[in-house]
Amino acid sequence: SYGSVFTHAKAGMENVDRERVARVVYDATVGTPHHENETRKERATSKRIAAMKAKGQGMTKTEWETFGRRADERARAMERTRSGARKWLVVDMDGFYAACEELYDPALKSVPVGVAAGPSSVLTTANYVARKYGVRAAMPGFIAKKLCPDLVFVKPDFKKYVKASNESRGVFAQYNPDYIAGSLDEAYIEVTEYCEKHDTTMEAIAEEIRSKVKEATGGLTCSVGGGCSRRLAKVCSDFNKPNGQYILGTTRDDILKFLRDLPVRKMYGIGKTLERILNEFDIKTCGDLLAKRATMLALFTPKAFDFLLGIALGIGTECHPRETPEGSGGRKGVSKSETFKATADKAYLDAKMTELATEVALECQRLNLKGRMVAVKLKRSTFDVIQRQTTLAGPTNDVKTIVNSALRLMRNENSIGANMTLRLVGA
DNA sequence: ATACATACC
DNA sequence: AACTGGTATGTAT
Repeated sequence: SYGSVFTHAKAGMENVDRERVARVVYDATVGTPHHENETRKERATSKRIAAMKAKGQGMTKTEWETFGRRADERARAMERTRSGARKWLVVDMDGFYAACEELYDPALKSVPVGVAAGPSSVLTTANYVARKYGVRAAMPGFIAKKLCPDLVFVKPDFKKYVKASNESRGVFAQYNPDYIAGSLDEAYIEVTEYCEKHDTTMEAIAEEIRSKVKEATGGLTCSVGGGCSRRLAKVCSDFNKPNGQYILGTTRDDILKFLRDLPVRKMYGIGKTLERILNEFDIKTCGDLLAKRATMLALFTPKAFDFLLGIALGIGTECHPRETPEGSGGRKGVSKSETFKATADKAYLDAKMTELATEVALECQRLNLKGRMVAVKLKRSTFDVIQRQTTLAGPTNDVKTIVNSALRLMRNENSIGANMTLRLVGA
C-alpha cells in the first residue's frame, strides 16, 4: 500500500531508490494499527475488483459487443462537445511551504527539509533535497526520518505562505482577475481573452508569469501548464516541474498523442485505489483507457465511465465553473477535527467534541453560513472511521444546536461500544 | 437521507 | 511508539 502512495512519481523523485523506500516504510510500519487498517482497506478493494471481474466474465459475447457499440457512441457524443477554443493556464508553486521557509532561512536550501507540525506528525511538504531520499508530502515524520536521518523539521508558519500566496495572486490577476484559486499554492487562469487582446500566446504568458512570480515573491519558483481545459492544463503543470512549463496544443491530435502514454495516475481524480483497479484490467495509460472503453462502460457506474472517458479523450470542462449551475454555489461545509492520544475517557471526548463543534458554529457565524446537517467523525484507535450525521429541522449556525447534535451523535456510538477508544473526533 | 470511501492539497 | 486537517464528491443502500 505505502509503496504506491509514497513511491509513485512526484516531481524531484525520478531517481529515488523505490525499493529502499518501500522496504524502509514497510519495516517502520508493519504490525502497527495503521498498517492493519490499510490492509483491511486493501482487502475491501480486492473484493471490489473480484466482483467487477466476475461481472465481466459472466457476460456473453453479444453483451460485450453491445457495450462496445455503446461505448463508441458515447465517445462520439463526447467528441461533439470538444471545442479547444479556450486557453487555460495552471500555476503550481514548487515545494511551496518548504520554498517559503528557504526564503527566510537560505541555509535550509542545501539541507533536506520537511515542513511538519512536529517530528512525528505528517509532512505538508518536503524540499527537493529531501525528495532525493524519497521523503515527500503526506509522509509521517518518523518514516521520513528513517529515510533521511539528517532531515530538518520546520514547523509550518502560515503567515509566510499567505503572504507569498497573495504576492503570486497579484501576478495572476494581471492576466485575469477572475482566476480560480485552488489552494494557497495553485491557481487556474483562463487567458483566452488576454491572448486575443494582446496578441500573445500561452507559452509567452507562462514565461512572464514565472518570472513575475519569482520577482513578486522574492525568489519563489513555480511551474505552469497550459491547454484548452482545466484538466489538461493541470497535468501539464506537473510535466516539467520544478521551475518549468509545458503548453499542450489544442487540437484533438495534439491531445491524444500527449495522453497515449501518460499514466492514468497523473490525472486529477485518479488516486491510489482507482489506479489499482484500472491496472487490474491492464489499463496503465490514458491510451489504454480509451482502448478499453467497452470494459469501462460494462464495469463502472455511468458517472465513473463519463469521468474516465473524458480523461481518455482529453475532454473536460473548458468554461469557468461560474458558467455552470453546479459551480455557482459557494462553500458546502465547515468542519474541525483533532487527533490526540487514543482514549476512552468520555468526559475528555465530550469536552473535545464540544470545543470543536463550538468552533464550527462560530466559523459558520463568521462566514455568515447556516447548515442543515450536522455530522461527526470518530476515529478509533484502530484507525477505522465512524461517521454519523443528522439532518436538522432547518438551517442553523447556533452554537447550542450544533454542539448538542454533535454530542448526541457521538454519545449514541459511545453507548453501543463501552470500550470505544478514540484517537480523533470532529464535527 | 445516511454511511462511508476516495481524492486532492 | 509514531500516519494530519479541511473540503468536496462518488457509491451504495
